[in-house]
Amino acid sequence: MIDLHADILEMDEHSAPEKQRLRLWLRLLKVSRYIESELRERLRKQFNTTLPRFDVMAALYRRKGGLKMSELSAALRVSNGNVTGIVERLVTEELVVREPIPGDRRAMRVCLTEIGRTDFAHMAAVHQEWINELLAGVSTEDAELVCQLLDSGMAADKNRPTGDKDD
Amino acid sequence: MIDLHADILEMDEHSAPEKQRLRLWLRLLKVSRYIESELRERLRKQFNTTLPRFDVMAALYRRKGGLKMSELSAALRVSNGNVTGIVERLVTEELVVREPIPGDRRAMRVCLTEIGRTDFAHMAAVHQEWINELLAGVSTEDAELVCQLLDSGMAADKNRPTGDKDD
DNA sequence: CCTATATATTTTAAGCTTAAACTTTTATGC
DNA sequence: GCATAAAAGTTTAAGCTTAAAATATATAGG
Repeated sequence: MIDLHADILEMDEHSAPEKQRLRLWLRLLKVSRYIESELRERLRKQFNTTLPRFDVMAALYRRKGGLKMSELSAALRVSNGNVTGIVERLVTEELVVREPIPGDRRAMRVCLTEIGRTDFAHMAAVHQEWINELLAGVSTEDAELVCQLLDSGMAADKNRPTGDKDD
Repeated sequence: MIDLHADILEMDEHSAPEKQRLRLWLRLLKVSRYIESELRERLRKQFNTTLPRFDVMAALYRRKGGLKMSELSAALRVSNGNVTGIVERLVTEELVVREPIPGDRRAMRVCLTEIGRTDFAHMAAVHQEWINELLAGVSTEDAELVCQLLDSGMAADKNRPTGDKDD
């Protein structure tokens, strides 16, 4: 008869593991939503672009050979149809090109244009400064520590056997 | 769209503070996106609902008196127009009611219906189990520690003086 | 009272996102 | 060769999200 109704009540420092993990989740959600919304707003105002476009360009940036549509959606872990739309808009902005692949008439290869590469390199540098600013309250040591704790904590989940070292 | 820029910038264990914070950000993003997508999928399959609807119901659940539309959008930190649409759908599902406020003909008060309260209580319990499962790799102590580190690190940013624990 | 401003909410336009259905092309089994 | 399955992409329908514009009401100042 101790703490039945515990979940309706306030969670304190000594609550059960489920409560503590729920707290952690709410905290993670809050921080990431805050940073994400800052990034979206800054990308929009300063570069007239969006986070999804930025993400697609980032994925293409380090594979100079380009990526197939399906490789792109796998790399970003979003649906195929999603990438179709984003790439379409990037094509009209001439930041990206989509060309057929010789051996396979189903597939398309997507690459950054020269303008796309230049634009992205610039944005990526500024982006890193933004993150540094937004997380300035976290010391380098703490950042390292949190990375490790989350890393080990999530390692068991849905491991994607992509083998990509850049995950 | 997780970890894209990871190796644009060759980060190693001993990199500069900006790199370490970028690493932290990419890690936070990855974890929260993973959990969020799990939650979305489970909410859809098991309760035929969505995360935004769940969030709205959660906000209403602990204020039995209900909330004005603007209070709701402030609590969830989303735009006004956003809440309009979600509440509309919840109304058609009869999980929520929207009634005029006596003194002010501009404002509306939103409340959970009886069905809404019952449904949400059930979902919330399952939701907590899901979080506990998804974060099972993180010990209670580590969860506590990460909460603290992120809390102090973000305290300076856009502080909302709401004092709400469930922000 | 009248005008200006602020507040509460909805509407609109554009884009993101997914699951599911669909089209086309390639690979496989007999 | 032919049927069938698998793979690559696109399309579609539904919903989420935001910023900006629009609507309606409330509040203040003169």
